[in-house]
Amino acid sequence: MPELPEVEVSRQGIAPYLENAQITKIVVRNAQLRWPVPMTLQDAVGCIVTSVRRRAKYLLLETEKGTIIIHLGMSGSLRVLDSTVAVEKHDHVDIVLNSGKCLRLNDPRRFGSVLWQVGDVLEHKLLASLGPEPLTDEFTAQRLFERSRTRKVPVKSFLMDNHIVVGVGNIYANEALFSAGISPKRAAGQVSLQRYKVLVEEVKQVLAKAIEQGGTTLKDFTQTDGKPGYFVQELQVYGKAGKPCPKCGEVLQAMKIGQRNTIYCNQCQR
DNA sequence: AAAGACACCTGTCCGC
DNA sequence: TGCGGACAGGTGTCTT
Repeated sequence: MPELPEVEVSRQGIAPYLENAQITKIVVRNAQLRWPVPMTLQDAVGCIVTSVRRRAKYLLLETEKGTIIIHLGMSGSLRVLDSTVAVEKHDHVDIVLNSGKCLRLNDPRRFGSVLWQVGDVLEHKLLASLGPEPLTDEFTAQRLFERSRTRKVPVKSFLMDNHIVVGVGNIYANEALFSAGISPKRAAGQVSLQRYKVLVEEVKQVLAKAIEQGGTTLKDFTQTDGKPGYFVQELQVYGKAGKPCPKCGEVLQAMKIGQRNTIYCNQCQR
């Protein structure tokens, strides 16, 4: 489900309830997520959440003792509820707060994770070698250009590589490449600096706009208040294979790149 | 080192 | 209606 905008929307939704609240209990109903939920997660009980940050698609609930790392995988979602609200199917983890509220993770496919890290959270194995955040000045065309010179992978796969830049998943990779007029099939090393400049701007724009709109709801993503994300209305190509290109009217094509569905206009994207 | 396949798991949708 | 198969927003790991 969630790409960076959906994770950021989740962060913004939960932060006001979590920051400065004390964790009074953690209930793990199913520890078998992408990685087993560690027993040490219970060390967070009694701690006060000092901040709720995001790195890539990881949510970081920081306390004075350590950090709870949450990833939503493909199908995870977070709600803030009164802790008395009845549990539903796939509600795997509750982080109960002294306010009577509770942060509840629901994840049907269980590709998500909940981990506990003591010390500098950015040194966690999963976070240590990530590329720059796309919405910062560290994400530049120059960087893409330099790191791509020897690369033969399709530029779409390159853009989705977390070592290059984080947070660009399948929906927004398709959208940004369409907006930039770059063929997703083109070898990353065959894209000019000038065109990477356009691509970087389009990535920033599509992600920023999606965050503003509350993310993209395809099936089941909801904001933490239960509302859908409205960016789905803005999608140009994702999920629109066979339909006319919004720019030129040609039929949009579909193919697999790196096992992922890829939609593009053969006319507008070169 | 780089590219591609595969794995994890459940729900949904489509064709027969 | 039921069943089999394909597919889905992610990403670490294994194989070439």
